[in-house]
Amino acid sequence: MERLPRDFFACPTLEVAESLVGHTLYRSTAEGLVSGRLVEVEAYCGAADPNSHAFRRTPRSSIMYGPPGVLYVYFTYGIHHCSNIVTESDGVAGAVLLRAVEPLEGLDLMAVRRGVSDPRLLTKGPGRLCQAFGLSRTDNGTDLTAGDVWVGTERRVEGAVHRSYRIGVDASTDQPWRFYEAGPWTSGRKTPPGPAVPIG
DNA sequence: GACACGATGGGCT
DNA sequence: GCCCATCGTGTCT
Repeated sequence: MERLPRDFFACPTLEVAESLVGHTLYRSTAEGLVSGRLVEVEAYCGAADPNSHAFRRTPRSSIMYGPPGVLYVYFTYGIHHCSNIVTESDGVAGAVLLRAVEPLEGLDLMAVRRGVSDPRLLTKGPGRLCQAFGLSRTDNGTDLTAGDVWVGTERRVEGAVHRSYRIGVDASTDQPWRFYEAGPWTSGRKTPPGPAVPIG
């Protein structure tokens, strides 16, 4: 399971988001290894994207301006964590939110962390994904090229369920785009309107 | 220091 | 579809 190199993430956020779908996310801890195929991601295009945390630079969002290929994990709604991968070159803000994976390895460990046994409920949604992978703010800043979280080079995107969407383009900023892959393992929440376009 | 609210998920109707 | 839990973060005073 070779890792994606930093160069992969040092690209425009929209490109990274689209090409990330189908790759496998890994997390190895003393508890064991878990992995899952990325089936739903969302692009947040930094300073130009009003939906992005980096639309305004704050202490929390400054990590999005830093080196690509590191984890940006934040806490929301007083309950949940969301994980992102920083994109663009160092100094340019951008990140891809990991919204859902198809669980592949370590389902037992995920089930323990999640407190549910139904595999369909293990990793659908950014909060569930973080819980299943044991990700919290302590993992903020983890380097995907050296840490215990990484993305594999192998990719699997075949199948009729692979789709992408373009929504909410603001003419004044020409942002944002958001990429999803539909299918049985996606979160089913906040599905954007608009045409489905094959990607991959 | 105070306050409003969110890139959510779960439970209930 | 509605409501709620729960608290860090950003913004305003």
